[in-house]
Amino acid sequence: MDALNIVFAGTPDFAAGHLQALIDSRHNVVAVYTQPDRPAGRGKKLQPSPVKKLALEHDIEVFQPLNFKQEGAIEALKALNADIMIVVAYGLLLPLAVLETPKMGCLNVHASLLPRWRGAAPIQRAIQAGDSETGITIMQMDVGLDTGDMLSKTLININTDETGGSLHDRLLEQGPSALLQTLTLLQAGEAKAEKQDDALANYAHKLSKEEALINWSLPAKEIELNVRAFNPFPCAYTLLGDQRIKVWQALALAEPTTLLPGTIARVGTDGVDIATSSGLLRLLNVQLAGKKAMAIADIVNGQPNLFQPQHMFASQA
RNA sequence: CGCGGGGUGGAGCAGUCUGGUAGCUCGUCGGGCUCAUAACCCGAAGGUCGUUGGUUCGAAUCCGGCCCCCGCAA
Repeated sequence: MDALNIVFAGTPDFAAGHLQALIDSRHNVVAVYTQPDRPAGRGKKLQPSPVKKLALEHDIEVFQPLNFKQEGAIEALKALNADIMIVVAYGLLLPLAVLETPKMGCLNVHASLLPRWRGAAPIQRAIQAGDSETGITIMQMDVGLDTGDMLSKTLININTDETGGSLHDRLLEQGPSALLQTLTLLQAGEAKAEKQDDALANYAHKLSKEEALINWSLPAKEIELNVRAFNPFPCAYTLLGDQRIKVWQALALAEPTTLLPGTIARVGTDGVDIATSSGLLRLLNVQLAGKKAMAIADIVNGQPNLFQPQHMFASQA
């Protein structure tokens, strides 16, 4: 079967994983689109996206338009004369003119079972909502936001200790092979398109740092889901006095409590239990400003005065 | 030059301001107690104090260079 000339569009690690698979495949990646370099990290120097880094390592031409309304952007894409464009977490909505440019249109790899969790953060929102399964959907893009006809779906279970990071990694094991299979089916003319049922759709809004501040007035189970969904980014955190404490791992306990939400109920080397509106949340692994993440036992051993029963975590700055 | 915290036995910390025999809570190893134990008691091993120059009679501690880790911000 012929090799396709592919234009790839994507930005973060999840996209880079798919780009790598395409580079390793029989197809040709003729160019890559990714978000412009942004100031990031300490020293706020301009940082290339993971996709750009990978593309440069393989001497693939990189385009970084702010958007496709920019003068010459469509013409530049046309000039690449691609068979197909593959989009994975690119971060830009593509206008019709772009979608129609490649001969076979644009394909998108999305990390959820559409139409559930359309949008920016499908992996984390699925965990946060307590879903028991999610997956990878590959669709033929149209002008809507993740509304295209579906060509392939891969299911994956969400484990009870799943984190945003672990689920991201597991989905990344599935996405690339599903993508390559779909390409093969398309070339063979055997791909079947299924319309999305808009009635079942919901949206996975972008993750913000504000929502990562733990609200102790929620039930313990919900807080645990947030902690897991937001690990490793933006990472749930709470406030103890003027200290900011990231919570990497926590477990909801069914044990009831009458303490005010946010109150430290118990301190031990096996965990620090915090009162919520319903049940206790056991902190297992946290990170203090300037420190690395560490098990609660390490903090209790090394800084026995940091956590004391009856002290309270704040839900607001 | 974005702001800031930190690198001390295997882990987490104190000691640095006010230089002068390296300490704490754990872990590990050995022994004891116990029907037994993750519990308790006794004992032991284990550290060129990130690195490199300098000041000093003497530096973990004061001064300079370098390396590394991390929080905020983006």
